[in-house]
Amino acid sequence: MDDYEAQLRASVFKALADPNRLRLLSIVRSSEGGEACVCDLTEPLNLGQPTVSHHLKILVDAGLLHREKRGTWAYYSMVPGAIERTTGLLESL
Amino acid sequence: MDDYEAQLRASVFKALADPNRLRLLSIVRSSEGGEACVCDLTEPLNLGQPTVSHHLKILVDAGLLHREKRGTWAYYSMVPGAIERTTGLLESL
DNA sequence: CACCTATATCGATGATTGTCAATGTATGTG
DNA sequence: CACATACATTGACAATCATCGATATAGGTG
Repeated sequence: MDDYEAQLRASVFKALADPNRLRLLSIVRSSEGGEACVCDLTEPLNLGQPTVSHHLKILVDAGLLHREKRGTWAYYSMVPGAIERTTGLLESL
Repeated sequence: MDDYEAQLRASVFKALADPNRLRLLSIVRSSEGGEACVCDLTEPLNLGQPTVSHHLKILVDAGLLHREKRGTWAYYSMVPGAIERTTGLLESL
């Protein structure tokens, strides 16, 4: 594996390397409709809204979460196949 | 997922969240005999020996690598089932 | 014992990161 | 328009981390 490929894969695991981000993914995935807005996520994590938005951005940038704005709300949902794609990064090490 | 479980899982992904550590796993896994010593690993990564030892320790602490000392050398190999266990951490999010 | 080699540990340093308070932006409502 | 709400962005700070040079440890060899 060359350095470029290693950095690419590491960037995904970096997004997963925080307990609060793992909890965000878990909550989004188990939410009804498979989506949740920021206001639903601040309270269970006991974090401020800017911090939650920051974590969500990292997960979106990593290709794990999808962001869709409807009205005033921003709804986050899992990117289809993201988990499988990530496990593939491990299995093909 | 509670905070404790999230921290436990995040600690594994933290070990994977570095390109050089991913390359270490890749090299160890593809080495003949499934093991490699530190001296085989410093050159392909272009890192100093203390830095490589440091990364290896992190991978051992995460339960991904196994360390076996034979003579002056320390041989590192994948922990059997470690990859599968880690992908399980993702699939059960 | 003295010496060399392989590896681990320590201390320091620059870079990255998680968090918060404050502020900005955009959408909806009266 | 004025105001409230939901969210994003900015700036700052403390904590963590990756890396290196120096040093310690431990095993092998003469």
